Amino acid sequence: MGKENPSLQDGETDKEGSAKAVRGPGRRLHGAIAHKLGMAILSGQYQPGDTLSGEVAFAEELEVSRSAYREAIQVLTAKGLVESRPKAGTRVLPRNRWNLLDPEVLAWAFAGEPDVQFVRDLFELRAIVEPAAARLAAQRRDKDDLKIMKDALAAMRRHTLATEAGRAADRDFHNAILNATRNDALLVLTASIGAAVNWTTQYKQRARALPRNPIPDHVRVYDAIAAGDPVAAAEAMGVLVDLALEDTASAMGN
Amino acid sequence: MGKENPSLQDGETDKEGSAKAVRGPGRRLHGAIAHKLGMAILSGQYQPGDTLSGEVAFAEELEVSRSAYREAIQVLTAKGLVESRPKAGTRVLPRNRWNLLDPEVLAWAFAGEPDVQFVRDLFELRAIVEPAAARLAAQRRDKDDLKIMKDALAAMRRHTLATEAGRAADRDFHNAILNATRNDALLVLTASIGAAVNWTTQYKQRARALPRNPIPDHVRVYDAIAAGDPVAAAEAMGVLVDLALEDTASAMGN
DNA sequence: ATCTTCTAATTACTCCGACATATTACAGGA
DNA sequence: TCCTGTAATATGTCGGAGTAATTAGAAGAT
Repeated sequence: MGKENPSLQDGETDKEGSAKAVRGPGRRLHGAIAHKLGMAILSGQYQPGDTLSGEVAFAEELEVSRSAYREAIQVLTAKGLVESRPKAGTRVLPRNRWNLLDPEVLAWAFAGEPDVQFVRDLFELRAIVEPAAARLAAQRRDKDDLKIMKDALAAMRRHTLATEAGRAADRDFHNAILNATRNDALLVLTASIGAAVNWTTQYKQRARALPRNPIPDHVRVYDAIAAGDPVAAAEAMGVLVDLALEDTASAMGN
Repeated sequence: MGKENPSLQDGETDKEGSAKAVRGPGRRLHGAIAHKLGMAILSGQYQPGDTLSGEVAFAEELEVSRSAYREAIQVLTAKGLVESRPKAGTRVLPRNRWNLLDPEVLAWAFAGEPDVQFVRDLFELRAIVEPAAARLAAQRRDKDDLKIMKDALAAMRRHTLATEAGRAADRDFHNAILNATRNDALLVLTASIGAAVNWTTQYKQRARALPRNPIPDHVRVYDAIAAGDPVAAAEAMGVLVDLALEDTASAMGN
């Protein structure tokens, strides 16, 4: 099973010079348009209620065909960002209609300067969900789950979190916990949020030293899950989330 | 292989009658295709890894233009259900790539016979999130929030939950709680799940009597939030979720 | 003879632009 | 104030050219 991240790894901060959306490798043209528009909406460049320029005009402005533009609009519509009706044009929907937990929307939100309030909301949600996930994992894990966690933990120790391999091991560890909950809804929710949030911390983190060694805290989570102790697992995971929050908060200069 | 009726209109009317009653967003053609395919995938009619018939063949089979089919595929792609690559065709992605929390995907999942395990997962998630939401609401609500909740409660009492007006009031009540959390991520998550799940209960519920009068339990939640008591609010909401779970479980014959 | 590697053709998606249709916001008249 | 007509705009359709990836076949090496 390829557990590949959605490709949120081309920091294409295309200047306003060319209206063309840069199309990365493997990214389709309409995907690039959707990416561009999605980021513009998420970054607050369009206010809810704003109506985008007409279809033909916009497509011409972006130097693409109407088909590509329309397919991009379909993507945004599917994610609840816009709605288009004849004569009225394509309007940006109010924020509460947005599909904020969609992985791509999350990626767009974090691509620019993420809204501080929104990051706070997400961490609040993580603080609610992830300890509960650890609790369930402690009750339901089997030997295979524990082995995967243990291996990931060892890999985290070998490489540090400063390396990509180390961060991959970190993801594997958390994914193993989510898998052990035997709850798909929980899995997709936490995985989406985690991917987006960790991406920012990684992005901002380059120059800064890690606040403290996170390995012992991970070990505590593992031990509690291995021991089948739900309460301790939840508590240990809560510490981990708090740690990530501090980390991100300081990275965002708050 | 027979010709199929292209009009797969279901009685979808707007869910929030609050705003200026936008006459049902007359489902577009590609929307109908996406609906049809999405339901087929969610109902397990296509296994992950299955490759759909070619674009031209499928579009011809459905008696629609390739453009309409393609835009439908874009919607499904945006929701992580399928992936299409040149030469390889359009393949159904593994379940863990699906955007299970997308409102439309949830609706598709519940349109047919919803998977029992998935329903269980969703209720587990609700049992985690909703009490926490009530807790936050108890800490952050202001007078306006309380007034909206109180009015909704009164409306619930006036009409019963057997009427559409009563269920609308129920939704208003829960939405007011979510608004009071001041957390958009929490709001969209819970609203999506709640809408899908409550829709099924409503669907299955017609002939069956309600297991017990739910009003007092709602009042308990309101009182705790009004009193600013986070712990009591969380506990009372937990009771409400359990009640909904029993309700749904018995409706699904479990 | 079997395996490996490279090339080429097939195939299906991707993008395009033009045309026809349906819907609706808006304005002007009853 | 209400109604009705019109223009503006999105939606649906079509066929074709372009592009990329899989597959199969050919050539070479062991």
